[in-house]
Amino acid sequence: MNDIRMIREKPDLMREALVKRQMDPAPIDRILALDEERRAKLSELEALRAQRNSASKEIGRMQDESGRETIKDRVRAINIQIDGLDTLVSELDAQLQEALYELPNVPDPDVPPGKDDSENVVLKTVGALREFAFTPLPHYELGPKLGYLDFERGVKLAGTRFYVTSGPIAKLQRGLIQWLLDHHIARGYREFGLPFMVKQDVMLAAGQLPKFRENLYHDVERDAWFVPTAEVPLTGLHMGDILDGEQLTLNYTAYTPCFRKENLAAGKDTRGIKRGFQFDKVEMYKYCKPEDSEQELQNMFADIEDILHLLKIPYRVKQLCTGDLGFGSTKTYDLEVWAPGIGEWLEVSSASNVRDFQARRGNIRFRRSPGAKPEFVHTLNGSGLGIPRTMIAILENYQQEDNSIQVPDVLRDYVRLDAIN
RNA sequence: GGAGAGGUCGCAUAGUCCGGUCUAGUGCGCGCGACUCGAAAUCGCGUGUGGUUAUGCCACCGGGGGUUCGAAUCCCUCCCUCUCCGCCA
Repeated sequence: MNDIRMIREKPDLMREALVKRQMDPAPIDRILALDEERRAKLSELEALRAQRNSASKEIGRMQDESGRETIKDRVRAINIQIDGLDTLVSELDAQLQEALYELPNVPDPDVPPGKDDSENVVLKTVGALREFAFTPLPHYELGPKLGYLDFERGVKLAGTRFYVTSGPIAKLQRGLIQWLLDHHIARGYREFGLPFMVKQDVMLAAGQLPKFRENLYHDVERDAWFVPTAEVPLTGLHMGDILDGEQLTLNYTAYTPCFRKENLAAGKDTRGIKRGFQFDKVEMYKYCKPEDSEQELQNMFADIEDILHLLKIPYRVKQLCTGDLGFGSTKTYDLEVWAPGIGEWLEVSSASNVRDFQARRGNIRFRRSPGAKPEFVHTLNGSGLGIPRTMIAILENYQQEDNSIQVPDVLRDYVRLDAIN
C-alpha cells in the first residue's frame, strides 16, 4: 500500500507510476476526492464528539435534575448528527481503503521503462550452454521414459496440471529442498516451518488480495487461503509488530508448497512440470531498515546466484521493466536457467525489493532506538529456488545419451545417488 | 463434541459485582535527571498507538454490534487462550 500523504502531496508521482506500469492513472483523482471529503467530514465528526464528551461530563457533575434533562436532550440531538456522520465517514474510509489496496507500488527510478515482458533487460548470461552429441530430450519425455514422472496419474488424482514423481526423481525433489534450506541457513537465514493456509488479512498484507483473488485457492467455510508462495506467511509473521531496530536485518527462509489457480488455455506452456497448480518452492525473505533495502536486494541476489553456480547450470539475469514489474515490487531481478530439452530459459527465481509496501499493509514497524517513533520496515523476497523448474534444468542439462541423469555433485550427499536411471 | 475459567497501556497485575472522579492505578522493565571519583542502592521526573484543519481535539481496555447523555465496567455475538471430560491421526 502507498502512503496516502505521499499521494496527497505528490499525486503526479503516483500517476506517473501507474502510466509506467501501463495502467490507467484515473483512480488517483477518485482517491484524492475521497481523501479530501473524508478528512472534512472527520473533523466535523470529531468536533461533535468533543461537544458530546464535555456535555456528558457536565451531566456527571451536575446535581440539578432538570438541568441534567436539558443537557441530555441537547446531547441526544448531537448524537443524531454523529450517527449520520459516523456512517458517512466509515463508508468513505472503506472506499478509500479499497482504492488504496488496489494501487501497485511505485517503480524505482532505476527500473528500465517498457511495456511488457518483451522489454525486460538481460543483464548477463553466465555459464556455457552444454554441447550435446545427441538430441537432448525434454523432461516430460525423459521422466516418463525413466518411469519416475507420471502425468497420467497426476491427472487421475487431481486433474489437469498435476503430476506424480516417484523413486529417484521424488528423492531429487526432496533432496533439493533440503540442500537449498541448508545452504540458506549456512548464510545466516533462519528456517521457518509455516502454515500452508493463512487468513484473509495475511493475504491482504502480502498484497495478494484484493487484486489476485481469482488466482488463489480458498476454503470458504473457514477463512483459510492456500498460500501461493511462502512470501505470504513470511510477511504475516510480523504483522502488527514493532521490531527492534538493533535486530534488523532479519533473514528468513522457508519451504512451502505453493498453490496457484492459473486459468491458462491448455497448450504448450502447460506441458511438463513447468506450471502446475501446486509446486514446491524454497523462499527467502528479509525485513530491514529502509536505508538498507537496496543493498539487501543485491545481497539476496548474490545468495541466489551462488546456488546456480553450485548446481553448475547456465543461467541469465533479467531486470524486469516497468511494464512487467510485480504488483508490490519496486525493483525485480529474475534468474532464468537454460533447459536444453524444451529449449527455453525458465524463471527459477525472482528477487524483489518491496520497500514499505507490505509493511504498510501489515503494519510492520521497527524502532531505531528505545523510545523512538516506530517506522515502517522494508521487506524483500526472493525464490531460492522454485523446485520444479530447477528439476527441469537438472534433468535436461545432466541427461546422458542412454537417458540416465547425472546427479549434480553438490546434491549427491542429499539425494544419495550419483545418477538416476 | 460437552462443562468451566479467562483475554486491560513492553511484561505482570488492579479496576468489571455498585456505568461518570479510568486512557486507565501499582510493580517490573526502559529513558532522563539528582546523589557518587565512578558504580550499585536510593530518590525525582518521564515512558502506548494512530488520526487530525494539530500548545488542542478524536479514536482504541481481544473483534463486531447493542443499551445509555455517558461503557474497560451492563447485554448480545464472534475469535482466541487455559482447565476438565469425550473422540481421534
